[in-house]
Amino acid sequence: MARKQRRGEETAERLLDAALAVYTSVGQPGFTVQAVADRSGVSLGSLYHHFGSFDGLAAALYTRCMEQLCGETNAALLRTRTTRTGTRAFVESYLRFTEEHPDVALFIHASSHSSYLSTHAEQIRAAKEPMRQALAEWLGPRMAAGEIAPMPPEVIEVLVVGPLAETAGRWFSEFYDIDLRTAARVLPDRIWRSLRPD
Amino acid sequence: MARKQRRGEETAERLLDAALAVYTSVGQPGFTVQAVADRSGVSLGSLYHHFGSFDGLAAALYTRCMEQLCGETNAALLRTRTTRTGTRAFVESYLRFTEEHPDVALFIHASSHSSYLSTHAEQIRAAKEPMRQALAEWLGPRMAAGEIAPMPPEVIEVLVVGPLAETAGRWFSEFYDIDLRTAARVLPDRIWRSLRPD
DNA sequence: TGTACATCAGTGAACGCGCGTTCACTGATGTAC
DNA sequence: TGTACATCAGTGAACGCGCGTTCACTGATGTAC
Repeated sequence: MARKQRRGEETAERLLDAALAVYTSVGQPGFTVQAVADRSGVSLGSLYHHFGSFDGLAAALYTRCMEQLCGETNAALLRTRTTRTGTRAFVESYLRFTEEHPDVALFIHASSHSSYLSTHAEQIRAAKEPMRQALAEWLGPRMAAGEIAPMPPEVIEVLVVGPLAETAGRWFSEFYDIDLRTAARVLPDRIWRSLRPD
Repeated sequence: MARKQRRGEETAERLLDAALAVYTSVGQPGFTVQAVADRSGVSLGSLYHHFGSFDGLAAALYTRCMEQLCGETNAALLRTRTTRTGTRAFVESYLRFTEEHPDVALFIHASSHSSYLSTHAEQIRAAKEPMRQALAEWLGPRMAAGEIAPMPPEVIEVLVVGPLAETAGRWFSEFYDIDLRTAARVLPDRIWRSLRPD
């Protein structure tokens, strides 16, 4: 999917914007090539020229959404000095992002078991690598310095991201009733307590 | 979908078993009425007689899976005496269930943004009610007694279930590499620390 | 206890819709000389 | 600076496949008298 003209870049962005808008307004069942093409005003052929397949478009949208969210949370980490304030800032920025960009956050969450994640696994893995790297660079020295209780980094991630993802998931779900502001007030401290050394 | 003969009951179970088997072996994209009917040896017409629609069957399967998981975790809660050991037992039983019944756990996780959850919302809500009730009865007195740090019950749930669901989700995902045994060793204590009062 | 009858359970060929995808084509853009 | 040409970008009608669903029907089960 070479893209060598500015015109093409803009068309691709238009398609991604339209795809997110379609997903937001009609959800998974209405998320079809036709709907995205119609909404964007771009032809089907052009969509295929840029993304190769509908799964390809969805994977590209997922990547873009993921980069937005991780961009926010990583920036929050770097604005702080201590491990404690960094963790709290991460938590707060995740929840703030969810509230400010519910469409983006929903697409990320709803994608977790979609076919395009596996059909475009390599592309997505490559896009995630720098974000994972940035997180590792922040975490590594702090773990080494004993500022976090000793445990594997995957478990640390799960302790932080788990409650956040679950909160967002339930906020989107019709089966639960959770308030993001309440969560943002309580979770930063509680999550930090699950990480801190004695 | 009235079911008034034992024969019918057995057929419905056969269909649910087949549906789970199909989902496990070919995943979301291969999860179709035809595949389920073929695998079960039951006719399409009979499937529709019992479940009304394919979404109906999926919703019934989701309910059955959910009841299995919650049955385990609630039983674990009731086998213990203190708030701390109860929380730890909940965490351990959730992860044990995931390892012992990966097919059931995967179907639950993958269903979270599926259409059948909303098309059959009332039925699912009704099935979840007793489990929610049981949890509330365990939690209520312990919160009142100050054995858990003061915060809304939804946030407590999210602090416990969040890391568990995220662990399971990553274990199923090809993008992460997390070990369930490691999680089961570390998480009980860490999650309890996020709940306990000072 | 036997029989008639209503209802439940099960069958499978057929249908139609909507989905992702293709393709032969035209138009726009950038570049080499 | 102008022109020729290769490549990129964009079009939209058409296609075929596979999906969920229907329906007219037969067979099994339970029940009332």
